[in-house]
Amino acid sequence: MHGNEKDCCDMRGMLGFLILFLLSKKPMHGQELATEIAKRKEEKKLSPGTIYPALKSLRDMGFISEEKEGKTIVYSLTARGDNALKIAKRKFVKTFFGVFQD
Amino acid sequence: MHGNEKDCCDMRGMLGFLILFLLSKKPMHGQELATEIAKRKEEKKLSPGTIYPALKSLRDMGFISEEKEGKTIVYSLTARGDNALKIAKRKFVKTFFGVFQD
DNA sequence: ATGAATATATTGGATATACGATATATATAA
DNA sequence: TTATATATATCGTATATCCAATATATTCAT
Repeated sequence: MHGNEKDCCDMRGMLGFLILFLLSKKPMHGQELATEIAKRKEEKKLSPGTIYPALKSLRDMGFISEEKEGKTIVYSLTARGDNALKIAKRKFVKTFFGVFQD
Repeated sequence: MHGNEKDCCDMRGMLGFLILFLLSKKPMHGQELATEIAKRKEEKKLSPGTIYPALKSLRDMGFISEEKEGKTIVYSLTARGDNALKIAKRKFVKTFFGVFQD
């Protein structure tokens, strides 16, 4: 914990979840994801050292698949990934129940 | 990341946020918090080595205050803590916008 | 007063997220 | 073809969350 009001939570450990969620909306490539996440978190764009290892990890677990498209690699959720997201989402919603009211 | 579907996210870094949120609903003591969080996460109760350092950290930042009540110490949000929660909540909601639909 | 149960607290360590720096590859422009 | 820009990838490291084990304190029952 850092001691500054903005970051009483740094969302460590939520990156994989967030990526799965975003890919469930729309297949994207790495930089697109980094940009979208930065916008949501109102922070500067995720560095390559953050986004690519995260993608690699999700790929190794079979949660996402990649398809080369010219210069970029487009990632999509696999069936396994979709299932993992569903489970994680249920848990997430239950854990933070009430945070979204008022 | 662990490789198991339940834990594509481990919510590291969200503990402080969750504690602030729960205390904003109702002042509680340490064990009460540990129990409530376990129930929400559907996991076993947080160990003392998790909950007390987290409380100490929030206290050091001036986000919570304590009041001894018999055997227990009841924690409440301070004005500073309430403000920190408000800011963190805004960011949290924006980051995870859409996760709660459908 | 003694013992059991519960709450609080600290310490050491495993874990893995995330970043900065750096390297490589591909595509488009000139 | 050469240069530039962009995307992907890896490595080393700082960070700090979280847990297990352990210690201390307080209350309540007997």
